[in-house]
Amino acid sequence: MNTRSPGPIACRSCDLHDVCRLCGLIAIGEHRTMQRTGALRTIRAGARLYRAGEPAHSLFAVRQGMLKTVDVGTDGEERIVAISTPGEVLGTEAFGMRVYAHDVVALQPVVCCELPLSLLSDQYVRVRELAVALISLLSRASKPRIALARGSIRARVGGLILDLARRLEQRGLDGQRFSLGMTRQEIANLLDTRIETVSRAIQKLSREQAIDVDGQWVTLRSLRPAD
Amino acid sequence: MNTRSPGPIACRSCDLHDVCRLCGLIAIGEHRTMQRTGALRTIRAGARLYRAGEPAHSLFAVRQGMLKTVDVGTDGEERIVAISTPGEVLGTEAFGMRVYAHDVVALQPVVCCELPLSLLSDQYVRVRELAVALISLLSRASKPRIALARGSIRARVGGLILDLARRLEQRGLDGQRFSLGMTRQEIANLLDTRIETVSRAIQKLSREQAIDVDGQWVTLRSLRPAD
DNA sequence: CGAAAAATTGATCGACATCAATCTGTGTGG
DNA sequence: CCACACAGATTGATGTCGATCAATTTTTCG
Repeated sequence: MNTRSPGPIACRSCDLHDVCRLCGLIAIGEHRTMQRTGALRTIRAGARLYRAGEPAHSLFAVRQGMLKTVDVGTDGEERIVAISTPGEVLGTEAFGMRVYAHDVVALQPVVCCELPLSLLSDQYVRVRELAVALISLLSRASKPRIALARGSIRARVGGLILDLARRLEQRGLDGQRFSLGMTRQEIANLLDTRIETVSRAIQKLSREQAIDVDGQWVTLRSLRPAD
Repeated sequence: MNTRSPGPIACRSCDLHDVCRLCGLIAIGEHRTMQRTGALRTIRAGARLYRAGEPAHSLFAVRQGMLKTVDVGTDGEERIVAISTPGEVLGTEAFGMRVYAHDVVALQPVVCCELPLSLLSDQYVRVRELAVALISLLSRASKPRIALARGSIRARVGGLILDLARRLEQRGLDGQRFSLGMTRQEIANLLDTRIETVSRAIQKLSREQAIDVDGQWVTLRSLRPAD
């Protein structure tokens, strides 16, 4: 099975693009493609990008692959709070908290850009436009995410697939055919249900021709919102 | 029944405090209480503070009372996404989006402070400390909220009550005895369940001495997290 | 190939949804 | 003040979707 992770994406379709550019991390020429000078970081599948409570030192932008944001309760049980796709930014809570709020783990081989908070903080007090860009970024990140763990299981699984499709498409990736990037167990955790239930729901969508399924790979057929 | 809404709170325990102060909207004297010069706004129960898609012109800080943030789906059905308590800020998505992302409706008589975006934008590019405060505010707002609509109904209702108690206490209000401020129907909507189920869950907690209940009024007894 | 992890499938059970009736409190007009 | 209407809340009976338990099958990977 093809296990390639989605991406890499172009800098111009990244949420951190303006901030990076104004930090001088990428230079854009009219007649040539962009040039990166920022710090790239690669993470293997299953490895942790950062940990809840750990002193925050950087923002991260996902260039390739997907990650899960995990909330570990007082009792040690893990709940997947969100999935990050290429072009999205992780660690935005760092400015206010000084520590990361969650564990973030790569679902696949991931490549991301690391933007040190010290660099940002130094520059945004001098570069007016950078402050504007940073405020815009954080403002957009403060919008509550779509609640996937609501309604019937059918609605949750369908909603997750459509949400991923929309987000991938937004970044110029293939939103018609893509890998969920998660085990059934992880999907079940994210959607607050059980692995067997996820399996059956996906089979059902497949039987109804709403999607085609091959392991973690999904092809959209007739799946529509509010199905 | 006593239907007073929680608050008012002191400016110093408001999330917007630093931002307001640096905007010159409040002046703090050593030997006297703070003095407000910002714009207050009162909203009667059931009235809308703002609407999804409407051009955003202000941030709001809740001084007294509670509000619900409502997501209206494409099919017109309403889902309550969050509850705001005194001291919290609404409209933080406005910097990035230029329009509000949700409907926000007062659950009770509400008093809030209105902070025009134009004033903020004018000043943060000149006042370095204001940009810092604003970035800190938005950063904290970007942390995902606790998912209340997960787990058993018992866990959801208990989680909601404990969450409200914690947030009220954080602002110097009474977290031991307070009004839920919502009808059973609104609680059901927020927790993704049905009104009868909410009613039964609350009765059960009451019978088990975890809480005392009188209509919307709740007194905490032995209710603990992860119950 | 063989072992371990992931996924599927089936049978049964239970928590919550649904439908329906009743109760409680609150405001209104006679 | 009382009768009434209405919304909110509770209570009961029954149905159903998803949880749980258990057994295989499929995939992954050393």
